[in-house]
Amino acid sequence: MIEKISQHPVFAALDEDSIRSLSRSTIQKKYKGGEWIIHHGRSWPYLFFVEEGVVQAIKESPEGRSLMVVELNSGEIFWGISFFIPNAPMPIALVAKQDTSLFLWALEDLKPIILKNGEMSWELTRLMIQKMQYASEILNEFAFQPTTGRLARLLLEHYQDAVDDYVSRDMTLDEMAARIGSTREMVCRHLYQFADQGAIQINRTEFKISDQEMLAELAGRGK
Amino acid sequence: MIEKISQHPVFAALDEDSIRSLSRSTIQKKYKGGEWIIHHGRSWPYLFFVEEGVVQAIKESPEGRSLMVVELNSGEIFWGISFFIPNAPMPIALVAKQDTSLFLWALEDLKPIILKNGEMSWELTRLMIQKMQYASEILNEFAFQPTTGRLARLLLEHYQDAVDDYVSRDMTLDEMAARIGSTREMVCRHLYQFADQGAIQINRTEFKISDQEMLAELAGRGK
DNA sequence: TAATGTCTTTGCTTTAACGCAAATTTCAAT
DNA sequence: ATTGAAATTTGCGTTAAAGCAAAGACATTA
Repeated sequence: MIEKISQHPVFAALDEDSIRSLSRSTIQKKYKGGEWIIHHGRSWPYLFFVEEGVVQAIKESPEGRSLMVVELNSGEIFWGISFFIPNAPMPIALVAKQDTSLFLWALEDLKPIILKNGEMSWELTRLMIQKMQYASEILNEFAFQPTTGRLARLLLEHYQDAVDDYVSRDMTLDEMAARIGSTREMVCRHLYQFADQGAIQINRTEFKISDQEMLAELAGRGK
Repeated sequence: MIEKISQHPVFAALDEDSIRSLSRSTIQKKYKGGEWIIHHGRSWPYLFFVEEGVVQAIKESPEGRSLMVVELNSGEIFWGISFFIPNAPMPIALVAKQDTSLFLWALEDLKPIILKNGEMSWELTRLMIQKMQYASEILNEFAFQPTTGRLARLLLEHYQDAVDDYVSRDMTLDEMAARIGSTREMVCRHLYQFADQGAIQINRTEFKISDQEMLAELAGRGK
């Protein structure tokens, strides 16, 4: 376990002593694919490391729409807000996308270690900044880019292997919609619109980026 | 100066030594109202404390639209991304809304102090979390709430004194539009629509919330 | 008091996005 | 091979938002 987590910059610079007490206080939890790790609105004072699997962070609207904000892969670190702010409710929900195993630490166990290790603390702050930058990008897209732009960007990001090569469509329309904050119908229409323009080729099950540049163009200015 | 900054939780728990070196490395800068502190896209490795005035953080689209994301009042702390991540470009711009005075610290001066003071580091992390929560709220609104909802919320927040009492309209339509990510025309229309529904009363120069509950309702589900 | 510029307001037009429902296809389980 | 559930695709109607342009209301300066 130590070998795994010490790969991460946040844990990299810990002294012997801290590592021991860290190990002692580690809680391992396993989740099945699709299982909720924590619902939104709850208090959840843990920091965690994804040992195996994928965790999705999801925002939910009262009316049942949902938006996938972050995907955490194995080796990544995340936290519940109330780890840092007592009793603060989660603004997002966490779901295991596949079978997933986490290492969890409770506030009271980890805080002394953080306070003692300046380097760890600094890296933790940097991690936040990175997540924040990411959040900032998402906001940018929502504020300034039409749905088409967000979709184009998603395709570029997620289907890098599909440049000039057919790959099977491994996201459902609903999943794509959840990532760009839209509906499956809209996604479908935009896809075929992209195809009409010649940026991509698509059928019911397969997909290929035929003109990466054009798609990037569509992503850039949503037009 | 020490008296001022030590009010802030981030600086509250510093030891004598650190305070001295902090003082030595403080850079004070003054800005006129409307002056740009830093443009977006630049690297700016400072952390700062608003001594006096107001700083606005603004996102800008290539096409010239802009969105006001945060307003920092005197006593608050903020930073350039490259303070934490070398050479990272600012995703937002900073502007002085009024005449403003800042205390700045450069990375190389402040980092040793942060590393040494676990408590400070922790509080800094908490500060990030708070800003992140705020960003998260904004994103929520953009993803799930129509313009009407965002506007209603803005009114409730900004015109708390206007409940059942006329106050003068101190934001232009453009300013409101920049806060909710819309246009002046839209804002104007929604305002008069709110007035028709009886939630507010409005004329060219004055404004009053006549039915706070209804406005909250409009903010809540944007309908 | 004229003139100029900044805001606000409103009418009209156009576009983007959404929702519902039906038709079609795929995939997995029996 | 059949069946049923889930996912995709398309048509069509509705609403929200944006853009353009013109008119009115103030405030400031000249």
